[in-house]
Amino acid sequence: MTASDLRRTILDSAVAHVAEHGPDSLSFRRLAQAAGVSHQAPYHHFSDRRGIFAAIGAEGFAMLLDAMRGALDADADADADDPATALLASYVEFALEHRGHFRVMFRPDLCSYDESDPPHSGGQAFDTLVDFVRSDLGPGASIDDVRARATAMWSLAHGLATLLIDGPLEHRIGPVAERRRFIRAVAHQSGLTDLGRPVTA
Amino acid sequence: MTASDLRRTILDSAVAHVAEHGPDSLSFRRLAQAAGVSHQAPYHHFSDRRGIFAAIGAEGFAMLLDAMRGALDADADADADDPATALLASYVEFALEHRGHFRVMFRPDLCSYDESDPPHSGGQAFDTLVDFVRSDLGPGASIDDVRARATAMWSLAHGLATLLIDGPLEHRIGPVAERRRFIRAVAHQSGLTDLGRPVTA
DNA sequence: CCACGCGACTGGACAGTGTCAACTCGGCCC
DNA sequence: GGGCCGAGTTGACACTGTCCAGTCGCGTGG
Repeated sequence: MTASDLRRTILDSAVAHVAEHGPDSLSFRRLAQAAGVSHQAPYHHFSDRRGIFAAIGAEGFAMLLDAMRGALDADADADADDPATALLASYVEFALEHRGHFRVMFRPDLCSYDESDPPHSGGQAFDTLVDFVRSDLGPGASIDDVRARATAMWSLAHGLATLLIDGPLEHRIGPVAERRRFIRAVAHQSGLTDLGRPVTA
Repeated sequence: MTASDLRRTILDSAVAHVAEHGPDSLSFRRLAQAAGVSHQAPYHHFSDRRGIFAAIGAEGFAMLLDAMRGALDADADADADDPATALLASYVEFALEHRGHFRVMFRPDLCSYDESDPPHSGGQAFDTLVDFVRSDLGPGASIDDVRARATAMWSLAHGLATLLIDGPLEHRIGPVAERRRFIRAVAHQSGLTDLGRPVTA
């Protein structure tokens, strides 16, 4: 086991636990025990118990940013969604596939990311969305409309993701194919996926 | 102190703590100490630590149901929102005003409500939303459209609420008046507040 | 009147947890 | 070789949730 391999091992183990049981029951000591080291070894890689969650959150935001950019870049595909639908779906599907990360990312009591740290991937992800909305609405749109519409898109995706993961919706939608269709139906019903309606207040 | 007054005291204290510091740092023993009783007294009113969260969650869903029904009933007012906007806003404003409850309600690891218990207020709240969407879309709408649109409304409200409470949005919107306007601007940007766009797939 | 049960509550104990502190050990650079 | 530093160890401490056995007051049936 090379140096800082333990860090990766513990991180993966923590993510798996969070995905299955949630963050609260995660035990620092049990992680160490599972990795076969003493109960203090993780402290050389994470300052705190919260340090683990901070690492998971940062990793998760980086992955989310990748997923969103990938969704926007893949629009050349033949049977692709329109960009807005692709963006929304990428968010929700990322959350479903990486719920171990997602459950931590928006829990500031666990992983507090300070906004003063500009290159944070979470901010970049939101900027990606804002840029898309701005170019989608065209130059005539006011900054308030852009901001409100970007927030609406983020809210829709975020709400659907959390309701599917932790809420009472999950067991109502079946396998992956059905799930993909349901996500797109919800996005379509939201009125945020195309520009068929006026946007100025 | 009359009987089961301790229960109310502990519940209020717990809600206040959750609203300020989140659920995880809530200490059963500290609640008892703050109430001036022994560390075992709460066990006579709550089976578990999770029992407290279950009580908070159930209370919260009942309050949410009240708020949503109130929003739909108040449409006779002069300067009122349209019903869909009122419904969305009532959800978000409930979450902001009662974040101590809201933070617990959608955490099944803390407060698991089994769907087999039909009179649960959470199910009734969702049913209220579905009924509204059905009557809003009219009899021609398919059940899939109704389900998808209701989910979209719930997702938008839920996502905006959680992003405002726990996410990076809160400090960007100012006092209550501004906040009210922002919530409505976000709702308006979606196509969920009026019927100006086609709904069939 | 009195024993009885029972609900509300107390105190002690136990395992498990996060974290501080001191210590050991191997490799690396000057 | 001497010193340093990262990685890991053991030990201790306060705190937590929870199990268990009690104590106290009060209403009720004999």
